[in-house]
Amino acid sequence: MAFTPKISEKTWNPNIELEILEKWEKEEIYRFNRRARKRFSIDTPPPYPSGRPWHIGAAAQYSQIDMIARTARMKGYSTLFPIGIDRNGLPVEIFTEKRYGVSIKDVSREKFLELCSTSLDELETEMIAIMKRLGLSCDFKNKYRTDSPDYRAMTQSTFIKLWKKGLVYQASRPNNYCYICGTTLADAEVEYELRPSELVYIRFGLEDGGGIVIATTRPELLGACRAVIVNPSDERYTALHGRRAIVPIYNTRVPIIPHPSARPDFGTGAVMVCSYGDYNDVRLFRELGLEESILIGEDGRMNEKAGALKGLTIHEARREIKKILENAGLIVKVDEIMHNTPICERSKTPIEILSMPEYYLKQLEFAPVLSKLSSKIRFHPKHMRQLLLDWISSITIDWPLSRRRYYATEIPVWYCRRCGQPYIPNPGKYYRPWREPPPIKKCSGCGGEDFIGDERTFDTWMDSSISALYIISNRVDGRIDWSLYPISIRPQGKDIVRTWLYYSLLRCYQLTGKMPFRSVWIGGLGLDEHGEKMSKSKGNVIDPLPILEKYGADCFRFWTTQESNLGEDFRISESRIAGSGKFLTKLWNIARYISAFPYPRRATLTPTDKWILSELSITVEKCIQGFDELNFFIPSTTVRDFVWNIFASHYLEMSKPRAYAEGFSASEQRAAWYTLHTVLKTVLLLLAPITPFITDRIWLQLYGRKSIHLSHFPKPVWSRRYARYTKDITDFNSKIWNMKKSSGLSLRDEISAAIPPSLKPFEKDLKAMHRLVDK
RNA sequence: GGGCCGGUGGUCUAGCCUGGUAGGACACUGCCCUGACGCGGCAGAGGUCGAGGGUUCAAGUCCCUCCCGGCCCA
Repeated sequence: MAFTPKISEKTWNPNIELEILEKWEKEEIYRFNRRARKRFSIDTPPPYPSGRPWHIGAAAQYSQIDMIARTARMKGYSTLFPIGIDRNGLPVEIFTEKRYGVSIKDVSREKFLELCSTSLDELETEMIAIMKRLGLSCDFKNKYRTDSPDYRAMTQSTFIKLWKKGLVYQASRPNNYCYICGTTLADAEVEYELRPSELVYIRFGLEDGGGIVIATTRPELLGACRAVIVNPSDERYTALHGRRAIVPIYNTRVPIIPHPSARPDFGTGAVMVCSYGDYNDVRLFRELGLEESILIGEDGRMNEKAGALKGLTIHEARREIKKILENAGLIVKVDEIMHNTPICERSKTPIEILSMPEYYLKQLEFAPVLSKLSSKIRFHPKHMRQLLLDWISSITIDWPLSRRRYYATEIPVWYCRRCGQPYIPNPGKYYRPWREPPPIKKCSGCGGEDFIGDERTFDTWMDSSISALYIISNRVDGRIDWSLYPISIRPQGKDIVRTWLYYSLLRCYQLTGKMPFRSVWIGGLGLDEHGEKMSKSKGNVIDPLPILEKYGADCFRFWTTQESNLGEDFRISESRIAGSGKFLTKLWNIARYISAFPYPRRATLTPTDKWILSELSITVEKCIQGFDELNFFIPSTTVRDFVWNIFASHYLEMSKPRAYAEGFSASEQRAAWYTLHTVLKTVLLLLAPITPFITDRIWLQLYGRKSIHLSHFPKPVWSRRYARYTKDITDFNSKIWNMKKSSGLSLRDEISAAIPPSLKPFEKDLKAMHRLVDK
């Protein structure tokens, strides 16, 4: 009897993936059934198309998020797996200005928004193409955009609701300001970087004679100095407590106050307090009740209060004031130091602290309840919860919501021109106050009939923080399907725990009184092959598209699961991606071999069959545990090890003579066939969420008319009794292989060797496999 | 200064919770047409498990101190 494999190709060809993709799309196998009894929902991160190419680490992360969806389906859940694109925000404005060589200052707001939208469309198209090529099983047909009128209407509606609840207020208070971006920033948008700075020692006079030397990195703010502080325990200055110092150049008189935040070991131990050099200044102004004086304008230049420095940039002003002081002989010395500088996460410009009227959302009072409720959310992996808790406990100010930007959701507020009374419209529509008429005719306060719309926009996290509500709402009427709330899982990167995750919890809690997620899954960051963050400026970015074309999505997906444990950062290198693809070839060829044999419905198993099935049970159980934890590293490495190092190397070889019925009965042969197919079929099911293409291809050729992705996970139903033989079997096989090798025999040659008594049950297979002859 | 994560052969990583011969992958060396796979098979070389101390019959694993790297916060 000749056996020809049903699978003829010798290697897995990744181009077949394109065919398979079409088939999946046509058959709509991933459709979500709202009425299913078991439902699972995923708040997929809407990626931001900030430029080309899409980050390969993001592609890896979305592959894993897809595995979450596929895992849920294989556990029998109908799965809501939406996909959206986050399109609001500053980066596209910068991209557009560069790309079209325009500035928002010289084109109309309408025109500028249109150009931004066009840029986004292009970037989005490429991103979606990559997602599809990865085999993501999300609902592309219902793709959403955070800049669509219905999404923005929802953002505005939620704002209006919170306004009515009294959670929004307007206040003018010191805030992070980036004069390059021209906008106020939330704490979450500020980064810290160690930068070189000059610590300038300046001599101040004292009202009643004598002097004191203070050290500062911000000499240009001298004119805003309202106090000098010294540490109460610093004996050098005890005599000066309560006396007044004279600020040089500006000649203002300021008190010398003992305060614990002055560090005796920094500079001279005497610090000038000015509005505002850093957050400690803000705190001190509030605490000491000092009157602020802001010297820096919104354009990043010194204003008239800065006197001689007026009109200069901060940089120029710093140089200029040093010169002036120098000439006056007031500089004692200048130290070069490294200073941890707060910078804008987008423009990398040092943050200035200015006072401007902004809208705030109350968040400080929610910190305790958010911390408490966060402990009920299941985190994958567990330790990531701490990241969130740390952030919640470190928040010091309410959330400034308003931004002076353009491509974002408008703040839906109009003001009476006469008395300034604010008016908000009814929720439900998308409003653009900068170009639309107000929602009222007459001011109820002063009777004025002239109104002006707010020109500002929201922080973009206002939009993305309600994705959990948007994905379960009806696009037409905005009605939310509360039976799907909370969402089963929020998957995301660990870099946006303090933003997307935190803001989502805050906002959804404020709106619903409940946490929006049952669980949170945090993936690690994709770094370059040396372990450094990928960035365009470093030039170490890898374009995912050529990789996918060359190796295929399954190879890429399998690699992501092999590379690191859940939550760990992973390094990306093409050679390692290529290397992990070898497993697919191995799997393909195992399937090719097995495909030559029929799959009998039942069989009388031999000990060898029972042994591999014992190992299979163990493998299944380990994998299912890994899938339960949504840690794909576990099933991936477990299956790989089992398939390659046990099933292929040992069982396949042990059962070969039997599968070909050389010296074996028909029943024994059938048992081998049955076992080979059972193992392969089970392995395919375990790999299906990870490598959906190759598994579906083999499945359809051998086992089913319907896609493997409509099947469920296998159960470890086989007795594990025989697993205790594994070590003896593999050791024995290695021993014989070694003996043949060292005596120059081919593996096909006969050899005389005794089978250890412990392996008696496997004697017949082992003898045939190694061609053992009795001594 | 604080938090989290990590430090295991040249490279990447498992094992650490629940102590008991350090496992795998890539790269390297040698051999092999072996009934699916040379993108293969078999064999092999290569490790003071960051450092020091402690607990223990026994520590990569538990405890303490320190050092280094990454990320986040102040």
